[in-house]
Amino acid sequence: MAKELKEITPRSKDFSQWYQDLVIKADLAENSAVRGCMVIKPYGFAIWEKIQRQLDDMFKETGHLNAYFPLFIPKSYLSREADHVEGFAKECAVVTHYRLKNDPNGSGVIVDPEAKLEEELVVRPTSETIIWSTFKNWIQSYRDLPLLINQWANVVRWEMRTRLFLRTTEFLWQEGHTAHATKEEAIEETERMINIYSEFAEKYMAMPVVKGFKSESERFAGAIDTYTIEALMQDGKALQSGTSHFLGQNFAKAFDVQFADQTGKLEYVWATSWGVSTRLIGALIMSHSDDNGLVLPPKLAPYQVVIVPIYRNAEQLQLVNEKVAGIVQKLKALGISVKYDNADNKKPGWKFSEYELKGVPVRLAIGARDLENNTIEVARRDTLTKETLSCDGIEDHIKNLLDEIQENIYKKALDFRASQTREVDSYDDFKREIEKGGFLLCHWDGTAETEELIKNDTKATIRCIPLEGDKTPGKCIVTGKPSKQRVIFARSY
RNA sequence: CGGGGUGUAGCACAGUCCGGUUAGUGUACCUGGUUUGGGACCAGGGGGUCGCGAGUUCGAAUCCCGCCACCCCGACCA
Repeated sequence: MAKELKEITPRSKDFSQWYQDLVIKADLAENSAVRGCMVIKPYGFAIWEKIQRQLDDMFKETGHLNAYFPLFIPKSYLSREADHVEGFAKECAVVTHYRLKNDPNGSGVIVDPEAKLEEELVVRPTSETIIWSTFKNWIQSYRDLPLLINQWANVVRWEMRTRLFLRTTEFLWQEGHTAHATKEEAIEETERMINIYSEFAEKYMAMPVVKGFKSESERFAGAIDTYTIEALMQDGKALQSGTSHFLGQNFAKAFDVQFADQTGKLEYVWATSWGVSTRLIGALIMSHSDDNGLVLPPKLAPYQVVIVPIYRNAEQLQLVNEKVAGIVQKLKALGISVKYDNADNKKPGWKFSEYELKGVPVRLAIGARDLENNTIEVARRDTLTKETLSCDGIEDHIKNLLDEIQENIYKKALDFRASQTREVDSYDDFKREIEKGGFLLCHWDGTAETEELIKNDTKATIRCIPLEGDKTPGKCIVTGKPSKQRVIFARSY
């Protein structure tokens, strides 16, 4: 069962146990009674809200509007786009009835066989089909384009195997769906959104990612091209953290969405879709955390600073309260979120451990000794170091410290990735190196057959064909056929 | 869906092989007191259809049969 966090290290074989343990102990989420679903607890949800708010701002800055579409999709919609149905058919929850009744043979309720739906409803695994059937009514002319819509929603995918945050039956996400007059404009949009994801991952989550194309076999069902951001977790496995799809005219044709151009000629629109999910919370946890618990980047921490008072009696607490009130006010004036935990029912030592486990970036402790000297103890989560500083100008120091922590954990993750990324030029080396985890940069002949062979031999897949970096051609490590550039192989979640 | 494992107090577990007092331990919870600069201590207290169903037996957490749920490892995937 769940071992103590300290017994397992993040990079050990028991990573999966460590991860699950951390999620539960840090009060982020727990397994629900419903198969493969999770309950996101308030602290975990607060992180999600920070993610949502930031992404939403970035979407709005680029002209996207939020809307909402139905949870249920008529079964026939899914079959309109051939690749799409093939990709999702195996994991759909289906509603077949709309009423229950008392079991005539005993206690409890049964599904009323009389209440069978004429057409079954699928609980959305993604919303392309219902949205495109709606877009058909919204688009007539080039003046209606581009149509830039985003929705924050839940989706359901009946996966065989689930894991908290990384792959749950139901998950929360945002899905953007856009329609454009030209192919060029749609591709530009697809790239704009993968760039936003990448910027968000690196600047806010402090998680370095590689931008690239998915190979044909890893591509989204129904897409012409899938762009992805790939991150490396501390156990050496890759995690697909966000995708942006260029859908061509596939959905426009399947749902008959045409517009009249400037000359009055009817054309099919060009589409994109893109999404990130609560999986990002899993990515955050697995990128930075250590054996003492979560390590949250200041930009996404529900509170950036926690203050713990140390006192022996009510009078002392009163004095500390007064001192802290001034500090809290100054910190808030600088836009720093602070929690002052002067709850009398927990000891300071308990609070220290608790906030460490929860990943609060900066902890301040203040007691009678500090009041005399006008000092305060400042502890940082990323390095687990602490120092005693003067209260004068402490707010500026903390503001800088938060920036420093944000930068430091990004750099740590970047260094780790660099140490786990290497070029491999023979298949024998590949088989040996893949066991150690990390990203392997290899030449590949571009065929699905070779990719499949490697996957069957080693469980490694092509995470992406990087957009940036070295583009030197070479020879495929398996077949020796020509390769345009190195691609990233890794084992993944 | 295949292989393995586990279901006993809010949580983590012992007890099951070899049936027999009132089902136990840690932790959490409640009361009182002493504590409070890294998960405090003492004393007292509450909390259980032993996963569900059927059977064997004078007697079942324990044995037999059936079912269910969850976890881990695969196949599948954001």
